[in-house]
Order: sequence, then C-alpha cells, then structure tokens
Amino acid sequence: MELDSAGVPANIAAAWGLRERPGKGPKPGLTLDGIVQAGIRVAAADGVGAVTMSRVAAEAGASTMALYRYVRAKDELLELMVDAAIGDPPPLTHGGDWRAGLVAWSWACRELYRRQPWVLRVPVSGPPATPHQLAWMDSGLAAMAQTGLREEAKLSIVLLLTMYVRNEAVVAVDMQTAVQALGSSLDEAMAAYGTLLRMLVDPARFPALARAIEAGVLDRADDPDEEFVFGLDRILDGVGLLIGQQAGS
Amino acid sequence: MELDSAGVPANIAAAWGLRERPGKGPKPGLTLDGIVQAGIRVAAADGVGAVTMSRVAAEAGASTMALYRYVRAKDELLELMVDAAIGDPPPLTHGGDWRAGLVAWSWACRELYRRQPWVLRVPVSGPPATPHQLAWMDSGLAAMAQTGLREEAKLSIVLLLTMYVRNEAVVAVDMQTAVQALGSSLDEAMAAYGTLLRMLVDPARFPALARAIEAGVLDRADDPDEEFVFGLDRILDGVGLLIGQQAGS
DNA sequence: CGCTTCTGTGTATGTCATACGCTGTTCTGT
DNA sequence: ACAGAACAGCGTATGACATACACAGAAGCG
Repeated sequence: MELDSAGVPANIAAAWGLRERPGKGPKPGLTLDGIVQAGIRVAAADGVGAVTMSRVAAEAGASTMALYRYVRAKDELLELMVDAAIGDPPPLTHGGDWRAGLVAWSWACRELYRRQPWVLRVPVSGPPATPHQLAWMDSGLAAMAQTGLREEAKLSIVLLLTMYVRNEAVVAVDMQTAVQALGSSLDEAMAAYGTLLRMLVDPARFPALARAIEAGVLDRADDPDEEFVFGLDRILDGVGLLIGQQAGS
Repeated sequence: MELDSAGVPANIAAAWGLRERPGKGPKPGLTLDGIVQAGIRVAAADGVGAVTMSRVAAEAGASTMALYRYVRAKDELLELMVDAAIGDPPPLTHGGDWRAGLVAWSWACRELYRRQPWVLRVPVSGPPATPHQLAWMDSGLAAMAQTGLREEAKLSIVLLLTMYVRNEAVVAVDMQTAVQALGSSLDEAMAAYGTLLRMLVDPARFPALARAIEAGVLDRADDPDEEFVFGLDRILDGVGLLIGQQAGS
C-alpha cells in the first residue's frame, strides 16, 4: 500500500481529490471525474465486466493510456466509480426514532443498489474510507444518536446493516440475472430452482431441507421486498432488545 | 445456462458427479477430484488469484488443456473447488436448543472460512445448489426443526446467517491481509485506520462519525470473535423474538 | 482388424492491463 | 523573451491468461 506525503494511501487520496497536480505541463484535456463518469456509463450499460481501460477511454474520448495519467490502476478506477456511484445518503427525517431512521437508511441503500447493480460486482477492497462511504456510515450512526448505545455498538450495527443490505441486494440481482438468462419470469425461475432441488435433494440425506421443499417454499417467488423486510426486522428487533437492555441498566 | 439431459445445469451436474463419461476411449489419466484438489492446493497456497489453468494443470501433473476434458471452464472448476472445500457441516449436537444449534452452526461456518479464506474470494455464482452447500443449509434448517417457525421463515433465517457469517469472515480476512501487508499487528493496523479517518473526517461534515472516532472506537482492535458474537447475538435475539411471537399466536 | 470415440497435448488466437518512450505543450526562472 | 523542466496524450510492445482447434495415440466395439 503506497502512501502519499501525508500518509494517506494512494487510492484513497484519489477519492478525496487530494491528488496534487502541479500546474507545470500542458493543460489536462481530461478530468478525473470525466473518466469516472465514463466508467460508470460503461458499467451501467454492460456491467463491470465490460469496464476495460480501452472501453472507458473510448467512452471518455481519449486513448487507453491517457487514463493512466489520472488513475494509478484499474482497481483504483473501480473504487472511484463506486464512490461516485453511491453518492450521499438522503437526509435523515425521522428525528429521534432510531428504528424508522435505520429502516429508511436501509431502504435508501437498497434502492441505490437496485438502480446501480453493477456496484455489487466490484470486489470490496478494504474498510470504508472514501467520502461517500463515510457519509453513509455517518448517516447510519446519526440515526442511533439518541439511543444511548455505546459508539462501538452503533458502529457494529451499521456494519451489520450494511452487509445485510448489500447481500440481500446481491441475491436479488443474481435472481434478476438468472431470470433474464432464462428469459422467464421471477416465478418461473424460482420454480425451476425448486424443480432442480427436488431432483437433487434426497430426503434421507437432507431431511430438513426436503421438508422445506415439500412445504412448497420454492414453488413461488417471494416478493423480494418482503424477504428484505423479514431479515431487516429480525436484525432491528435484536437491536431494539439491546437498546432496551442498555436503557434498563 | 446449458442443461444436461436431465435438465440439470452443467456446472451443477458436475458438482453432483453426474457427468457421463462413456467408457469408449483411452483410460482417463486424471480424475476430476484430483484436479479439484490440485486447484485447492494452489488456492490455499497463493490465493484464488493464483489459480490459473496452467498452474492447476502443473499441480495436477498434466498439461493446461487436459483440464478442459474434465471441466467446462475455469468458473466451473472454481465452483467445484468451493464445494469440495466447504465439505459437510459438523453434526448437530444441541438437540432441541435452536439457539445453541445455530450458534454452533455459525461458528463452524466461520471456522471453515478461517481455515480456507480463499473460498471467500471466489465470486458467488448463484443460488446454492451443490451438495455441500445444501448440506450446510439442511443442517441450519435442522437446528430450527422444533421451533414451530414456518419453513419459509427458517429458510430466510438460514440465509441471513449464511450472509452474516460470510461477510464477517470477509472483513476479518481483509483485516488480516491488511495487517500482513503492513507487516504489523492487528492493533497497529486498526490504529493506522483510525489515524487515517481522523485525518479525513471533518466533524462538521460527518458529526456522528467524528463522535464515534473521538470516542476511541478505532484506537484498538476489537477481538474479532467479540465482534462476531455481537452481530450474531443481535440476529439471534431477533429470531428469538419471532419464535416467541409464533409460540404466543 | 478396422472404425469410432475419447484422452492428453501443442499451438494459435484474442483480450487485457500496463510499462516505456516519443512528441508537443505549458509554466518557471532568468 | 527564452531555455529548460515537467507533464499531457498517444502508439507500441510485452506478458498473462482463457480457451478454440486439430492432431496422435489408446481403448473398446463390431
């Protein structure tokens, strides 16, 4: 991990716009932001897999190698793209109600992934340190400002929710992808999966699973929103219990 | 997605050993399992990034292209490697205590990832359908057999836990990687992260986050186990509440 | 015993990221 | 002004890699 003069890792420095570009040589014809936006357009159109340096360069109207004057490597570009794509969280509007605040926060996050599913395909590279990632984190923490929880607990909870939302979104996008690959509806895809498992699952070997399948769990697709709310409610119920304990002690 | 004669997707058929290999030509000198094991050795030694067809072939004692007689593509090999690596879950030993059962299940899963962190770097390709994935799922469902929950709810909970454990493991491995890259201890790495955020986080812009940082949340590394238990407890508390409601209604 | 089918293999191709060096541009110090 | 330094954008070269293709020999079938 290379550090710049202030001790900030290079890729993070880029995300915060801390790159020093001394005014010596010719005027830059491109902007970092322009390149990042070009990358986002490519990813939005054809997925992260289509984000090659040459494709992005073409989209930005430059040659492949020109990008490397702005970006250290492809990974850095991807990181910048993600940071730009997630943007700032919506303002908190639920005052003192931590639960409503976290629910709104989670939905906003989910919506973001729904709009820009390619973000989910970018491998995570480390702990959150880009401006918009921190903004989301701040917003999540702020929702719990009046709960009396220890800061450590708040942080853990935000991370827990972050993961949850992200993973739920990954699953949803995977389903979407499968659906499109099969050219069928969501219900059909789920039914196909159900049929597959019925074929593979031997009740003697997987009794509990077989019972679930027989109960028809896979015969129809759940409303993905309901699925999302279910897990979210379990987590927030647990958080509520903790807050209650904290208040009681 | 290609289907074989029985309607099973090709990659899944491979994982279940359903590949038909007619006894016509010369005796195969390799085995699918041998190749998969070779792949696992490479991944364990140098990470998923080092798993190239030629490297695996060398490890298996064959030429690069020989692998393609056993595996449709690299992705399929990775899928098979993961399935083989996760193996079967440990037997349930907590009888009727759903919570103890799920805790043990989660720890076993976490331990698995701890031993074979490379598994976490293999991109997930779809809903669980390989034998060992289903075995873990079955085991998780079995832990809740006597809770009276709807099968649908059980499934959601298992998926929720699966995600949770996986993500927690990803974070842990990321930390480990960062620590090794910096050549320092866990505490030092966390401190470096804390210092970084202190530098970047403007209290005016990120008040809640600044408060957490000032509280010293990042000054020392949590015991990763405690962090794990914290989130797990939140989730299981939520599940417990649901089970209570179910019993009451 | 010849035909078919399959194995292992070598080679070829196409895609990528990225290092390197060239050309022309713009600013700095005189 | 002007010389020279530092830098922008570009073309080409390199080195991984996955994988298509075609070949030579082996093993079973008739």
